[in-house]
Amino acid sequence: MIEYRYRVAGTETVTRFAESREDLDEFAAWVDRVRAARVPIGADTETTGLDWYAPHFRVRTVQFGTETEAWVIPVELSDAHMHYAAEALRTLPYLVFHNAPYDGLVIDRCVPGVTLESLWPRIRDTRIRAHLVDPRMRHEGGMGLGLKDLSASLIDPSAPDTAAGLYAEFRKIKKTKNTGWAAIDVRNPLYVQYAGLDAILAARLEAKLITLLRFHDIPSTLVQFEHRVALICAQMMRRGMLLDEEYTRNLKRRLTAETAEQSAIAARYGVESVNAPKQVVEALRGMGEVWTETTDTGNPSVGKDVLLPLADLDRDWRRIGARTPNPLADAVLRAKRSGKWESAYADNMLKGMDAFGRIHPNINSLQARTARMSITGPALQTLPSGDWSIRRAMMADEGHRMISVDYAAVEMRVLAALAPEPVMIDAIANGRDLHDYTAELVYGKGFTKAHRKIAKAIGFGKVYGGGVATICRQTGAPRDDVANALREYDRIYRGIYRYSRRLQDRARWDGYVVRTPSGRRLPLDRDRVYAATNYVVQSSARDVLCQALVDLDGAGLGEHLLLPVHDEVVAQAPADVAEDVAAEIGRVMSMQFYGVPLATDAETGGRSWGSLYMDEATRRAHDPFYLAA
DNA sequence: TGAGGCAGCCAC
DNA sequence: AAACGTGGCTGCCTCA
Repeated sequence: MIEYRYRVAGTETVTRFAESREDLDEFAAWVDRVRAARVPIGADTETTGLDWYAPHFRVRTVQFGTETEAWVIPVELSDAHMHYAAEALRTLPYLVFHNAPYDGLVIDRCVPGVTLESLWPRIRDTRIRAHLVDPRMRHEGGMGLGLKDLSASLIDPSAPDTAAGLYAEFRKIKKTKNTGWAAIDVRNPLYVQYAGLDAILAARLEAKLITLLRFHDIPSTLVQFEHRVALICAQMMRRGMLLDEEYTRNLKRRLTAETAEQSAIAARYGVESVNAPKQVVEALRGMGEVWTETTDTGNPSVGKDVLLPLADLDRDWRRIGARTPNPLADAVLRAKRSGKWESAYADNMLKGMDAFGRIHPNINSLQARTARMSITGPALQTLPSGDWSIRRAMMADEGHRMISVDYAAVEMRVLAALAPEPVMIDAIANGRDLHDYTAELVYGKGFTKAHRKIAKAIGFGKVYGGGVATICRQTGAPRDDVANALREYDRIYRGIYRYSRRLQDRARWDGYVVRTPSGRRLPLDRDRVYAATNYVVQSSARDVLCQALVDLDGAGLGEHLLLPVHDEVVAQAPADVAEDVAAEIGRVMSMQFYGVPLATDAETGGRSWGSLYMDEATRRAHDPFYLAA
């Protein structure tokens, strides 16, 4: 048996590489011992890449470890090796993974007889626990959320970055950080040692984090809730979403052509790369254009805010008619947009396809400082919504229709409930449109569209922490008008004003941390205490959506779920029952939050996600379900 | 080659 | 007194 010894935080550890039949039997005996002792066992997998859904993806090793000893099982070597690892995964009662959804999906796909669902009741996730202790990255003053950062923060500052440490090893065999994982010899000493170390670190983190959770008084119900949410999200990842491959290839071609065409126009004005701000600035200046906007570092800005007016276009890219459009500004805008849509959306969708034409974006159920979720690879929560062409690429399954259910003004309602703000709560209870209602209270019954716009901007400002200047910039209204309206707003909605003040005052006395009703602690930056309201509101709205996911799953609707998008659930159902399922999802999601009703809007589209963003005529021309009907 | 900052833009 | 929040992703550019 090959053994590697290594010191972690001053104590000796040993990592064993189980290759022979005798090694494996010794491993099985070890599993029996630790199972009986019911100690937490850190676990991890090494794989050929991160794309667990890809056709040629393989798991290479499975590792298990206590705080001092680890076993690396090279499951790629034989069915017997796989069998021993599977047996351990099937029977150990207390497994600790760092980012369990990933390893859970790897095991679900690659280890015979072990499913995500069978594993989950016995899994604890150190990433979840760490986020609940402190959600901040290292550079924000937190412990970080990765295994490396957490180990450095909580266990041993000199613990190696095991992934980074292997890159040099990869280079020796002429591979890169991406291709090395599949190519490196499974017996490579550094590879084995680091594989074992990750399991040991996970086991040690578990112990540290349990103490910290208790120290910070984080409710165990919240910890369990997050594990449940993570499973539901992992199940959505496993299900994935069907891609209309032919449509997407055509879309990509269209975008490539558009990018080339517009770039060629830009090149005629001396701009070789439309993505190089310096070139664009120089060329526009040469054409006699003058503007004052600058970036944070003081350089001239050539973002949309500058280019659209120069091209005589409004925010919806419609002609204003105020000036002669600058052809370079127009070309740069179009080339950048099509280029970005091509690479970030169309390309990434095609690249992420599995053998069945589905894509499996990574849903991080616990991501932002506020615990908001994110979706990556591709970033499906950022697909353009003003233009349906990108979302059209994503499809419900054969014979299914797409469903979207979202909450109505959830952040405003959460804020009203938490404050509590009786005037606003009353308006919500009476089914009033909140921005109309506010405009009416501020400006009287005869309020104009411009008045409503200001009222709406102030509402967002309250949720985001924006002030007079921001609201002026957004609405184009005069400073005095906005300042007056803000004062009125604070007078009318006294509860919100007081709540915001109270949160900030308390945070200053309480270590610059605010708590959400769910018991989550949200650290504040000392120079941005005003963000307290936004943090609590955003985080609570996130908790509402996650509660909805749990409720939907509990109501037997889990199989329909495709994606969570902040205040919205995207789902699918067989065409003949789709409307009913949508209504049922809406009913389950509707809930009371501190006595305030959170209402939902349920929509049923056609086959494509994009159909939910089309009008009737467009649906009939561009969505397969309506085309067939 | 890779990392990281910057600028820009997509969403809620 | 005033303070716009949370993410992902791409391309350019500089630096090691």
